[in-house]
Amino acid sequence: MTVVGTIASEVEPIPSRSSRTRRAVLDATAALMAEGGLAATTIDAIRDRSGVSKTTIYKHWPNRLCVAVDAFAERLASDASLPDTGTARGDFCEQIRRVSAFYASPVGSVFAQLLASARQDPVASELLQTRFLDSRQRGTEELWNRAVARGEVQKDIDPDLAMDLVFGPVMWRLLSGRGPLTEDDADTIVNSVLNGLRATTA
Amino acid sequence: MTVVGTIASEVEPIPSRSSRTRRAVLDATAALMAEGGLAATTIDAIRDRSGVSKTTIYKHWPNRLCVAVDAFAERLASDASLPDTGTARGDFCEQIRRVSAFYASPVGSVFAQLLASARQDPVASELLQTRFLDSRQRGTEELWNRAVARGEVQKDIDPDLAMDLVFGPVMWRLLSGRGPLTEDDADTIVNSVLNGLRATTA
DNA sequence: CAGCTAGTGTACTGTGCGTACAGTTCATTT
DNA sequence: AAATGAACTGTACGCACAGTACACTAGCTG
Repeated sequence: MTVVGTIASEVEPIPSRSSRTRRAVLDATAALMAEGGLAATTIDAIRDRSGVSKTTIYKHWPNRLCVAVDAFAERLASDASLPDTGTARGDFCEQIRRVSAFYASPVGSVFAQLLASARQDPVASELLQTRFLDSRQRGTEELWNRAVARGEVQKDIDPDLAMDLVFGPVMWRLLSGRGPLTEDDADTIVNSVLNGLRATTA
Repeated sequence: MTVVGTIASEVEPIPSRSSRTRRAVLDATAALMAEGGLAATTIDAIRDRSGVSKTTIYKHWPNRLCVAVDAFAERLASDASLPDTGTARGDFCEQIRRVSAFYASPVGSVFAQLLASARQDPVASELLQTRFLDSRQRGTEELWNRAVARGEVQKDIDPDLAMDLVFGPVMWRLLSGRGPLTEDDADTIVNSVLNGLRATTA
């Protein structure tokens, strides 16, 4: 038992030297992003905040953006729990509100910056896709699959496309800088999309 | 008649000194953005390409991003013509294809970069909104209003929201880096949204 | 304790934004 | 044609940040 021993450290495996610095960097990066956005999250700021030297940071990540994406995926985007209200309408209404609230928050605005910056960096882009977007996509598809299983919606619709129909309007609205949806708007979106994709067609 | 006299210059008003430099800068900026994206569009590159000195550029625009947004709105986003097929379905299908093609092109990818960068700059953000997004919004609302006039869709839906429903899925898909829609996807979107917002409800 | 791996600190290059300042060109007015 | 002011030029900055080089040190492991 070393000086840094805590209750947690006696239960979990002793963190290696590498993983401790890795954690310090991700913590600092997440904090900086939450406070001042991506622009404030410079490598020098991360160094000052984490106490980890620049050289070491660049031994763990190829560039600044990858540090940022990594920190975002691990620290700021943790809440992936799904609603389960019993109906597709209820699930989507709830989820759309969560999504809207998340992306309208300061942290969500960081996401927009990451998304755009990643366009210029294939490595960061890949990282954002696999570490964040994919899992979110899978989560919401779960909602869709439940609705299909209940017979609430057409089964022959591509789930990817269905999710774009539901969440696309929210995301586009947020990304284009027109603020979050009202609750009424959220309801209208879900109602009209489900109405359009309803299992019983005329 | 001066040395610079051309056929055009004898008909149109003689461009002032300021407007000539302004044009040179916007032309150069648009070309640079089209070729290498926003990252390649540095002030020094604009100076070299346009022949206008840095000092002068900063007398016309407050910062680099504003030059870029201005050039985008004036030079790269000119095509604002609307389809007119006679039906809402036809209009939206056609428009959604145009939008998808535009934003999937290199020039459209510049838009994504501008949109994200503008988040950090209120002046550029305002400029992008008023010079580009607003007019596009008004254009597509025209399509919606026609559909309302024809009795094809519910008249009590907020046109803003309706347009988010139609174009949100496309924009979100493009901005999140999952490539353009297939024609089938475009049709499915339009069909299901119109189906959901149809005038005759059950 | 020998040796390796991981981390440190400083100093450096390169790039790009935005500004200062002194001088020049152009258009207009008298 | 000379004067005047607005618009433009060129050079040289200061500053911030990305990313690298290099020589050095701490800490784990056998």
